Amino acid sequence: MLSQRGRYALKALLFLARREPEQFGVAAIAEGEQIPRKFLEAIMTDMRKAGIVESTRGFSGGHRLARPADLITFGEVIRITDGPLALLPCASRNFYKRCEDCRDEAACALRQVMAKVRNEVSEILDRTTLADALRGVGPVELLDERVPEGG
Amino acid sequence: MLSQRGRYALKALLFLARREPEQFGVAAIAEGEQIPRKFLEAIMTDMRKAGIVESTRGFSGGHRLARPADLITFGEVIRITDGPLALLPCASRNFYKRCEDCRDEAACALRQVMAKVRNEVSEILDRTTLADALRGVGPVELLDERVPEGG
DNA sequence: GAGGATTCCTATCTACTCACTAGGATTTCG
DNA sequence: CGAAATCCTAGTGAGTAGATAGGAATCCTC
Repeated sequence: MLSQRGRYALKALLFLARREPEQFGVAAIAEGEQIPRKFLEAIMTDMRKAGIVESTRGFSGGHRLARPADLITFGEVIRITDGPLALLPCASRNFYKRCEDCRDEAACALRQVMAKVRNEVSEILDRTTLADALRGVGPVELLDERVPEGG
Repeated sequence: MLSQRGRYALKALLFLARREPEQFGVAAIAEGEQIPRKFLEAIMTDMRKAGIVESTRGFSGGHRLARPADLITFGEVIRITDGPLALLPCASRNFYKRCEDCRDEAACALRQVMAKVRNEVSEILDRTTLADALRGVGPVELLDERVPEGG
């Protein structure tokens, strides 16, 4: 699961993307997206350090996207807030780390499955931009009721 | 990322699947898969309660799969150890929960993307069984070196 | 029925992370 | 100068992860 931090980050960035290229203070975003103000402040600092947003201080300061919304992917943001997309370190590219207790990584059945998952997840999250999300993702089987199996 | 618990659980189950339908004590599995003994004991208790393994006590007791390895999926195991596969509660089927701060769930851009991810992940993990994993997953772009982008 | 090997149950511990808050320094504009 | 904003440093409380300990219950062999 994504952390609250990650979810808030994406919501805030979508807020900015929707109003591109305008600039907004943390208070405005926090109110618009129902995010605790001080927490969002910390999150926006991370986004700035990672080059996702640009900030100006002082009176009428605020944050805006550092790049057009179609050049910011979900994958990039999530890696900043939550780390690897992969389910195991040994199946990650950006955060690769071998498992201490693994005897033969190349033959590891677990790793092969997890690598497959990582590839699919990355295929979506690294290709979907903020702009895409605002346009709508296209036909997705959306889940409006609780159903047994699958989630 | 998967918890250590989840990773150990899958490793232990693959150990049993490889030697189906034999039965093994925690000590043997722990040694074979480099898992802390007492921790594995707790994990196997979860697996038993969930109906994944059957256990017999006493001298020459141990654990074995409660079903053939081709009827146990990765998804089922991971949900026991780590909860939802989905990245957001509102995009999960088995663990659905709405986001408190969400104003219009149906229109939520975030949820649509996350639902798509969940569908893909579930497509793999709920279809891949322990037996599949032992056979090898087929052609997967495996990641033997650290590469920028994608993980 | 004694003894050893095993699972099972309950309890506890330490370290860490998450989610959030507080308070104030700094910058900018009017 | 003063209001409004970001920025910085800290800290807090709750929860969880990853184990470990100790012993009760169970079962087989002899």
